[in-house]
Amino acid sequence: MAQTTVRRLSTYLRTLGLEAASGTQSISSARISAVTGFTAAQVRRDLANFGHFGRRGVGYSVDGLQKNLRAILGVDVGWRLALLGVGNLGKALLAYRGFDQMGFKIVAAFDNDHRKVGATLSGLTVEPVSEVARRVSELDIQLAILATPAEAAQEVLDNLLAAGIRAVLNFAPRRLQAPAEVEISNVDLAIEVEYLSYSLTRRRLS
Amino acid sequence: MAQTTVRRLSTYLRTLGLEAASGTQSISSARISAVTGFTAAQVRRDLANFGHFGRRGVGYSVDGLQKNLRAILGVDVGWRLALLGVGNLGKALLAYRGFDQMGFKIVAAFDNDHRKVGATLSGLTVEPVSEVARRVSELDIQLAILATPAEAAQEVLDNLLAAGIRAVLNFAPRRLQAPAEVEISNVDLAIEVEYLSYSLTRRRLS
DNA sequence: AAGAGTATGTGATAAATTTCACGTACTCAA
DNA sequence: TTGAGTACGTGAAATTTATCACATACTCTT
Repeated sequence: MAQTTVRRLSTYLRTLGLEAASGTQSISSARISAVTGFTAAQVRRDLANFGHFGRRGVGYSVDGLQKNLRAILGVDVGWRLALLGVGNLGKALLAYRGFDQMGFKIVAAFDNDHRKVGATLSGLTVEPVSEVARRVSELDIQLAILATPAEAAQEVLDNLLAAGIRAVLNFAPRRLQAPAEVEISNVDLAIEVEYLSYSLTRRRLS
Repeated sequence: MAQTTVRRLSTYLRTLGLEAASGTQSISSARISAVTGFTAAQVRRDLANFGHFGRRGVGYSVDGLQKNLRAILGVDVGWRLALLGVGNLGKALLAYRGFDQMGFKIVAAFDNDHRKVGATLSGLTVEPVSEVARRVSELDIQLAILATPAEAAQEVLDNLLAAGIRAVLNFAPRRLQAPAEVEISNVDLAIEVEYLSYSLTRRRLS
């Protein structure tokens, strides 16, 4: 299924969490639309891609849909993550409580800088990148967060690929080379900020 | 122009920077394609949306195209940013050197937590959010980075909108309500990680 | 000066994505 | 039990986005 569809599912799942917390039992595509900003037809189409989760005339069971989306997204698998690069961003990601809440656990941290290796950050001891292959298999890590400087990113990624990692969240501002079967999500601040800059500029002109 | 197009322009601009640094004078859409992973036709179409920057049989002048893209994206305007929320992520963003390199300058930091107000971080004194309106106009701030917890995000955004801010980079994991003329770029780690989780799950099943 | 090679810009086409609009199915009240 | 109201699921249409393929235009060599 298309990337954009799956990304919307995440948004729906979050909405369901909020609705469940406020005690709602049933929810309509119209309600999800109002909260998320996507059209109701879009919501229904997205969900229908994966099954018949709703009941006509009634809506979706908040609890049931939540369970289904969690299964589709695989968020209950208990994925184990490695963090590569413990600069400012890496440290912030380690301290970030959100991953645990989502069901993802950072179980190892690596850096190439020997001054950082050995330090303890948020309960993890920083290890040298050369240890990645061994530790990934030892700790059963399936997913990596790449938070190195741009220059180091490709080389570190190559280590990860050799270690068998097939999904990477990349914060390094650089397009990475990897086989098609490896999934890489890029979080690129330059792109985001430049897009905002563009839209401010357009506004100024028109 | 479409969001996706503009985002690709950022990627092209970065590529041009690397090429310029290695002394290249001229670059073809095929070369940009090879580096960025987008098709050459896509690159040409994207650029042609904004003007005739290339020369047939020759390619694009690295320097010229760089100048044009910088103008289109408005990155030379010297945008001034406010940071809202100095938790782990906010601190990391303050310490991040990348914004300066891109030509964006964080000139003020705000937080609602009185224990954080008054502290100096990366050369900035943290101010209370109640000061936003005054400081935005005083310091001529056009763009804001929202790095508050999810619960506080909408309220802080409302402050920003009242202060005249029309472009926001949002890190809070929550869909924000704002008038259509306000541009909001969302950086949502849950969505990114859950997408990776989805793709690992799919792989496992097939 | 001519021919071979290169590479843009763009109509036309194809593919992907979104929206429309309605048949179907369920609930509830009278 | 009937009728009014609700809301999903989904073919069909519309829209958006990406790709193809080639006319055009430039460079360089001989």
